[in-house]
Amino acid sequence: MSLEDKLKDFFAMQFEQELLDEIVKIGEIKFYREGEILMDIGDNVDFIPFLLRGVFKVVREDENENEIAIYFLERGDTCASTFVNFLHTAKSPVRAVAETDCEVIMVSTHYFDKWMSEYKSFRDYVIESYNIRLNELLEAIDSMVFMKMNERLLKYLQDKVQVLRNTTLKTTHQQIAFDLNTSRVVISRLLKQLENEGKIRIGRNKIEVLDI
DNA sequence: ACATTAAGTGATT
DNA sequence: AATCACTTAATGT
Repeated sequence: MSLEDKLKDFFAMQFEQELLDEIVKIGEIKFYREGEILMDIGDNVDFIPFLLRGVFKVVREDENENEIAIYFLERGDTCASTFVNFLHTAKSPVRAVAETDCEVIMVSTHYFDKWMSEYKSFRDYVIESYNIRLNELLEAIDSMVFMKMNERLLKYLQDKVQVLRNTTLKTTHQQIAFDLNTSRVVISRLLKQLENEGKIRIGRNKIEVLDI
């Protein structure tokens, strides 16, 4: 599939033909393997990533390396905080790590201004993107503040199943514990509980989610 | 066979 | 829900 087709297929927003042409001409395709970092906390951001294929996990971390997964990015998404960074020339407040192998098209922030004023579809896309991220952020706050760990865990598993489009997750209890910023022991016990409730099935390095 | 890593468990706070 | 201390199970070399 050509790059242009991918852009058309995966991005909900209908970009104008001229904008598509520019993205195709200027953009640089990059591939990330599972586990690789697209952008780390503190990095200067001078590009806008458009996600063509794969899933990124966006993670926040404090100075003691306590981390918490905030949300996942799917194809058609972009890292909205990139826009903030661009406008204020700041450093990335989050880390984006490839959850699967990914294909991304990078565009220098240099073109951002121009596209914002020239293309309505781009403006809409940016605003829409901001909106979605904001909502996901609120959801993340809600789940952290109001939900108990067992509910958070189930939500985490279901979210992951949804973005990965695969009901069998390949992960470890420890990794989940990192993402939810809790301990492995707690996750192991809660997973066992979910299994007893018939909502999941546990295997080594693998969890099958039955209750979607 | 041995070391390493993942997961399970009881007790305590 | 977190932590500790320990066991058991699976996997790699």
